[in-house]
Amino acid sequence: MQFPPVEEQLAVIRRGVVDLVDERDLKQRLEKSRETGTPLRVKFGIDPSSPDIHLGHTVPLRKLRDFQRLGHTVIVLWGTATAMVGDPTGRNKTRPALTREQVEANKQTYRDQIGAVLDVDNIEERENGEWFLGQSFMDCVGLASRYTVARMLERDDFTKRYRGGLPISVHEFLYPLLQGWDSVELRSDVEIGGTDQLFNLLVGRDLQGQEGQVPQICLTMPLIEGLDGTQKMSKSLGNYVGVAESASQQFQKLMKTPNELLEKYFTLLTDVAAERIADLLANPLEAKFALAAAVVSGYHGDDAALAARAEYDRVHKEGGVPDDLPEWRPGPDVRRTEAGAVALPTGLAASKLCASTSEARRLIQGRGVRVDGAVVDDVKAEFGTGEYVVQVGKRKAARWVIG
RNA sequence: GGGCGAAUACCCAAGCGGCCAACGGGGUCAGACUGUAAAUCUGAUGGCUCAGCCUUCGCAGGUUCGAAUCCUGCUUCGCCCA
Repeated sequence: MQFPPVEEQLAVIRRGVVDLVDERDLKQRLEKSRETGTPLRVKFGIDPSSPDIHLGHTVPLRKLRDFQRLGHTVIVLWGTATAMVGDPTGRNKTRPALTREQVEANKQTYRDQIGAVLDVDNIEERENGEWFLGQSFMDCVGLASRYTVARMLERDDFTKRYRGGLPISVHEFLYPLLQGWDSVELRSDVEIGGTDQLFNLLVGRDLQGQEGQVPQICLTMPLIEGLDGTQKMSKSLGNYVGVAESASQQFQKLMKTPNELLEKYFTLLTDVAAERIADLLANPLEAKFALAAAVVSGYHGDDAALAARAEYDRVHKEGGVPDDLPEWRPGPDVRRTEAGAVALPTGLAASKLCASTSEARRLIQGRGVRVDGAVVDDVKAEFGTGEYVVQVGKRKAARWVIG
């Protein structure tokens, strides 16, 4: 195995990183790895609890890919055991206990999706169920005895919750220990996580030390804000760009990126060089197009990115209609007028362009509905046999074929 | 184990016998404006065969001409004492 020079590797690794504990240590290890031709073992844990991944998840994944490209070994650790505990980090929502089958199914979905970033044929996959599921309660007590409450409370969100009088369940203390023990089992050299994971990563470091291993290097990546510009990107907040979404969808969404977030997105979501980013930022609009193009081509290829851009221009600048106009034909259950025509609100609801006929009426009255390019603001409008291009706002449209 | 308080639409949060499909804010959606976005302004925001009708205010009953508002039981959550 031939590794690039250490300084070169460090330059790649540093990009976008928040915490690196610590860099000197990492440097030494890279040197040793290069001398001995031994790749570093880089660990990343995934809780197979929610199935779809978005750009926020790709931030640490991209860092793993950096390591992979440098020739190191990426270990994806499926938290099959920890998924049942639930990571207490952040909001303390209770997670539903997952069944074995759900976990398996989610794992498969995840594997497909992270394949868009990582070379999944070249990773080491492990599950922490391998060592945890067979353990007894007494083993658990033993593990718990390795850490003190005071040290646990060092964790930021524990501190805050404790001071704020918010509940902290005892089992939440176990989560960092389990995650840390994974590092011992895997003999990891480096562990990557989001900034909210720093504490957990450091526990791994301690436990490895206690076990006589060389403690892992902890590297954290930023959590990125979503398209609303303030809150963490997440599916439940609806401010995300999904990895599995179509090129057009991704492109459209990325064009909604708030200006302030452009630099961050470029750094963390694309390979665009730092100097180039600085140039691009001089013109926010061009930068946004470049960002969308770079991200989309990463997941769908250059051609798809170009097509997505062309479509965006047509839809948003020229008021045209999208390429992939879904076609809708009224089924037998769709109410007709005496003349056999379809009333506009009825059709809008039936074709799913609006959530309900009431919503359809409101939009019609608010001048948000166009048929064949012309605004229709009459809720009584009806359409007989023929084809119509019906648009709701800028984003939703369908071709109605009424027979 | 004992005491107290709360449960309202996507979220927060008013309302405390009729004027309530329910104030206000957030979010969301649409429109205007901007070659993007942001900001700003306007409107909308339970459903329907829509100038009217139907179903909502934790759940189940009850009182009343009439309840989100009063009573009873239940469930859940929070706080306090032990």
